[in-house]
Parts: sequence; C-alpha cells; structure tokens
Amino acid sequence: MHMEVLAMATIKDVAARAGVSLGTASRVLSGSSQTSPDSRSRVLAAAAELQYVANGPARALRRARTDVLGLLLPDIRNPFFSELAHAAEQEARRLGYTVLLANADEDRDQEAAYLRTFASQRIDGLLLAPQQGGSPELESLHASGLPLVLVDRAVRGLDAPLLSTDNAQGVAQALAWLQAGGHRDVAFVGGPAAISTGVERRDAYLAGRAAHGISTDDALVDAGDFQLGSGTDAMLRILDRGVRPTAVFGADGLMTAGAMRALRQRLGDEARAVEVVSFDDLDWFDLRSPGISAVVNDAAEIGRLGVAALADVIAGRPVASQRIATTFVDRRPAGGTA
Amino acid sequence: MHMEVLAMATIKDVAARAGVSLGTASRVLSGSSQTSPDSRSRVLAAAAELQYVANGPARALRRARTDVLGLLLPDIRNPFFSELAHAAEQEARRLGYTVLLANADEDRDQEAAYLRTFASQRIDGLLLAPQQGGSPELESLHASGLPLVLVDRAVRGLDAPLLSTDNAQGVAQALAWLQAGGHRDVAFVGGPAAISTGVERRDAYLAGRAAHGISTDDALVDAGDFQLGSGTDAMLRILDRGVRPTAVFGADGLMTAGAMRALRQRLGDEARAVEVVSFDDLDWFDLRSPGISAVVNDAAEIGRLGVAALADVIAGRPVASQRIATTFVDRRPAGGTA
DNA sequence: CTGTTAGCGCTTTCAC
DNA sequence: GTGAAAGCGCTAACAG
Repeated sequence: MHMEVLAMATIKDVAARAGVSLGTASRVLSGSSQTSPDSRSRVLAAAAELQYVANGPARALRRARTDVLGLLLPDIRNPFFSELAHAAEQEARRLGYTVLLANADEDRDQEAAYLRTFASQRIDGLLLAPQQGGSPELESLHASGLPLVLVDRAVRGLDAPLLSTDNAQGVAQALAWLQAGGHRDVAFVGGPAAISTGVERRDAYLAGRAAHGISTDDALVDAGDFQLGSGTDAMLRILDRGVRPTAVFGADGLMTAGAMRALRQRLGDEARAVEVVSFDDLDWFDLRSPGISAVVNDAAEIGRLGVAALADVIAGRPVASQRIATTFVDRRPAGGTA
Repeated sequence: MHMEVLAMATIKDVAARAGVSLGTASRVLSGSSQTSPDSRSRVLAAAAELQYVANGPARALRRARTDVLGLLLPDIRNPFFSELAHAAEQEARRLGYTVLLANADEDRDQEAAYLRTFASQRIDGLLLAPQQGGSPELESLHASGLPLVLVDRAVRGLDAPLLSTDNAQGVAQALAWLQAGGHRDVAFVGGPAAISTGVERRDAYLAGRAAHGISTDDALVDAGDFQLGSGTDAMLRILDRGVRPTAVFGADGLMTAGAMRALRQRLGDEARAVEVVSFDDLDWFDLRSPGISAVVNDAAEIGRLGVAALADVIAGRPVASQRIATTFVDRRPAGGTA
C-alpha cells in the first residue's frame, strides 16, 4: 500500500483549473493589478481547492525581495534579548515582514556564519546586536548596501543607525540608589571590555563612584562576558580578594544573577544581607526577599523601534541613532538598609 | 555625490571573470562534481574577488530544497523554550541546516500564520511545539508530506513523531517530595486543559495526590495558560477561597513564578514559609531562600533529539516517538520543613 | 482587463 | 572535465 504525497500545486495548475492564463492567476493571487470579479473568484476558488501555497523562493528570485528581516542576537537565553526578539517580531509582523531569528551565542564565528547565511538568503534587512569588534562578513554585508540597524551594541567604525540604552543614565540611577543606601564597599560585576555596553556601563560606574561616596578600590571590580556562569566567577574572584562588599551592582541581568550565586556559595544565607542592584530588570527580581532593585532597560521598546527604523532604512527614509531612556525600580524594603 | 551600491555578483560574473563556462563555475562552487584543479582555483579566486555569495532563493528554486528547518515555539520568553531553541539550533547547524525560528506567542492564529509562512518558504522540515488542538494549516502541511516532528506537546489525531517529557514521572517525583515534607494542603497551579502537558501533569497530580497523603480538596487546584501573569491570577483565586496551603506545586516554571508572586502579594514575607516545587527548573531557583525544588525537564535534550529526529524523517529513516526522563532537584533546607 | 513571453540565478542533464 | 541549454515557479513588461 502506498501513501501518495501530493505534489505542491503551482500557479500554473491554478490557472488551468480556473480556466484563465497564468498571468491572470498571478495578478489575482498577488493582488498586483486589476482583474475582473469573475476571474478573480474563479482563481481564488481553484487555489483553495488545490491548496495552493505560493513558492516563496521563486517569488523572491523574481522580485529580488523576500519580505524577510534577519534578527541576529548574541544570546537567545538572555531574557533581555528574548524580550527584544519578541517585540521585534510583533512589530515586524505588523509591517508585513517575517523575521528570521538567529542566535550567535556570544560567539564571533557563529555570528559570521549567520551573516553569510542571511546574505545568501537575500533578506531585505538586518537587525543586529553585534559581537565585539565586527567582522569582515559584517563589513562586506554593510558595504553591499544591505539595510542594517544595530540594537543595544555599537561596532567601532561601522556607520549604521544604532538604538541603544542610555547606559550612563542607568548607571547614574544605580549610583544614586547605592548612595542613598549609604554603601561604601560596592562590588561591581561588569561586562566584557570588548562590547560597547560593557565599556559604557563600566566607565560610567568608575567615573561616578567617588562622587557618590563609593570606595574606589579596584579589588571590588571585576567582569564577566554576559553569560551567567562568568558572573559567578567574577564575583568569586572579588570575594576571594578578601573584600566584604555591602552591596553588589551587576552590569546586566545575567551578571547580577551570577554574582548572587557566588554570594550564596561563599556566604550562605548571609548573602541576603548584601544589597543587590542590577542593570536590567528580570521577572523574578521582585520575588526574592529582600527584592533586587534594578535599572529598567526597555528591551521591548528597543526591539520595536529597531524594526521600525529598519523598515525606514529599507524604504530609503532617513534614520537617526537613538538612545532609549532607562527607568529605575527601587525594591529596597521600606526601613532602609540593614 | 553618489554612494554606489555594488550589485551582487552572480555566478555568471564569476564564470566570466574566471574564463570558464557557467556550468563549470557552478560545479566548483557547489562541489557537485569533479573539476580540473586549474579551473577550480580560478573560479574560487574569481568568487573571492567579487565577494560572490550564492543566491539562496535561486538555488532553492532549482534544487527544490532549502536546507532550512522551521522551529515554531509557543513562547520564546519561556526559558524552557528558549533553552530548547538554543539546543535545537546547535544541533541543526551541526547537521548542515539553518533554523528559521518563529514565536507563536501561545496564540493559535499566530501559529497558523507562521505555518503558512513556513509552507511558502519551502522549508525542508518543521519542528513544532504546537498550540492546542491543531489547525487546518497544520493538517494540510502534514498531509502535503512536509517532514514534521513534534516536541513537548502532542496534537490529537496528528500522526507525527513526538519527543516529550515523561510528565507522569516528573509529577511522581514532585509528589514524593511533597509527601516527604509532610504536606497535606498543597496548592496546584496547572497549565491549560487544552495542552497535552497541562492535561498530563494535572491528571497525574490529581490521580496521585491521595496516595501521597495530600488533600483532595479541589479548592486547592487551579490553572493558568503557561504565561506568568496567569499563574499569579490562578494562585490568587486559590488563596481567595480561604485555603492556606503549606506548599505550592507549579505545572511549569512560569506558573511557579507566577504563583510565588501571588503568595508575596497576599502574604508578604510570610510567603517564604510556603514551600515551593516546580515542574521545570529555572536558573534562579537556587538563589531564593529557601530554595525552590524542581522537576528537571531537559529542554536541551528535547531540542537536540527533536532536530536529530527531524533529520531522520527528512532522510526517510524510521523515527519513533520518545519520552524523555526527568530528574529532580531537592533544594529543601537540610532541617526539613518548617 | 487579459494572454503571451522573457527572464530572475541557479543546478543539472545532455552532448562532446 | 567542460560547454550549451533547459527549466525550477513566479512576476512584470508588452501587446492587444
């Protein structure tokens, strides 16, 4: 006994069944120009009967356009980026685009590989949160004229619109909060020195701490690579230098979570006495007790504006870089610090 | 002043520059058949000089194959699925496929829309964690012979290989843990009755609770839709019935987190006295004090095996459904329950 | 408003 | 081993 796999119907089949020419069928199906109500309904009926689904590659080849946007992110498991992806996708759908989402896994080679894939897929535009330092693939993709918008992170020497967080503002909010809590010994778990957000947040922190009454002892400062385990490692290094911070500031949600794990490993339940503030707010920061205060970095807004900007670039409209403001959530218990 | 956008080089340009025929250039570039070392090196050189990138749609049109797999998930922001996506993507790359990732947002219409998009893109196969009850789009996609593998959730009446968690086993582990803790009044925050994981976990819990000394009062049971807010709502409903559970069991990570939020809203810091166990382990469950115990549902393994199974289906090899075993992490403080 | 036709870029016969 | 040529499914230009 044989299971018949029905071959996909083509537009030619639809035209034949509807008794019209191939051209007319195409016009009805793509809505590109006027057709008589009669042929319209017959084509539509035929298409439905045959379960016709347009062949995307053929259409793309002919139109030199795919209606697909690429979205290349550093780490899909980082809540900041999964939130950004979600919002970007919603906006893209609204604008009639499909999103091809890819995950560079904080790895340059993998980013380069996806850049090549995207190039060969002939996407209409790319929304990218880049790895450190760019790559030849990125250079040539941009040079080839592919519409490109950067989100979250800058690339030195790459002249493309960038939608990023106001990192200096966010750090200032955290510093003010630390000062209000009377903290002097604050541990800072930064991000990679090769990524713009890592640099901007670290620089703002180092430059601002003295004015906020915070120790300038660099033994209190270390960095990871924006993946959870590295935050733990960085915090362990800090603690192993013998310092005893009364508060910790993590340069992103994952660095903060990682630092908290280190705190628990070394201090057990005493860890709860260390106040925590994070750049990026995570879903569960209000569930811990005491709560974790956070700079709210609006991933959804960045994703939405990024896609809108990309659509503008594709349409040839002028687009400017933009900094997104942060807000702050104070989850310190009413009574003040311990 | 004009910025020249260099047109993408085609294989024809490469052939001309290398001084060979179009056919030879194609053979070298796709490695499909033998070529002389001489023409090989000249074609490769020409391709490099022109920064040639093959036109994917043209290739797909001709070969009737795209080397792209679709991955359609219910919610990219659910850590279970972002972990699954990450693992699936790694495995797909290893096998020479690119993954097109899409997010149904726990919404049937959006799932149907992406199913249509995938169909028109002519993906080589689909890895799907479906919405409730299937859809005409899914039926016809499957009927058309598109290689299909289901992950995490079943669809009634759809005969496709399924890689899913052993939900009964996981619930049994949680029940044993609850019993060991001496709990009688346990709140259960389930998932949607229309999703197989929701049903299986609820049924296993309801069927097993009495034998584990747990109250069979249904006032203690409610359900959400696997999105965080709904877990909070469900738990609030339970609490508002006047019951006072000593432990809570969440049917997935998000239901658990949502329930915890409700607990804090109603009980404040007293919430810490309520023990928590979750189906799905989240990154931060060890950071709360007391820790949250969890059934470990191996998303990465499911993603990996799912892609491998899909590759088998594509290659025409036989594939069987498979249940993935769970493990359990007990994070109850040494001294036992309060 | 409709039919006919060329051709997008590529792979793959078919000859040589 | 290579060149010439056909054709994948579709859209758009051109006649009518």
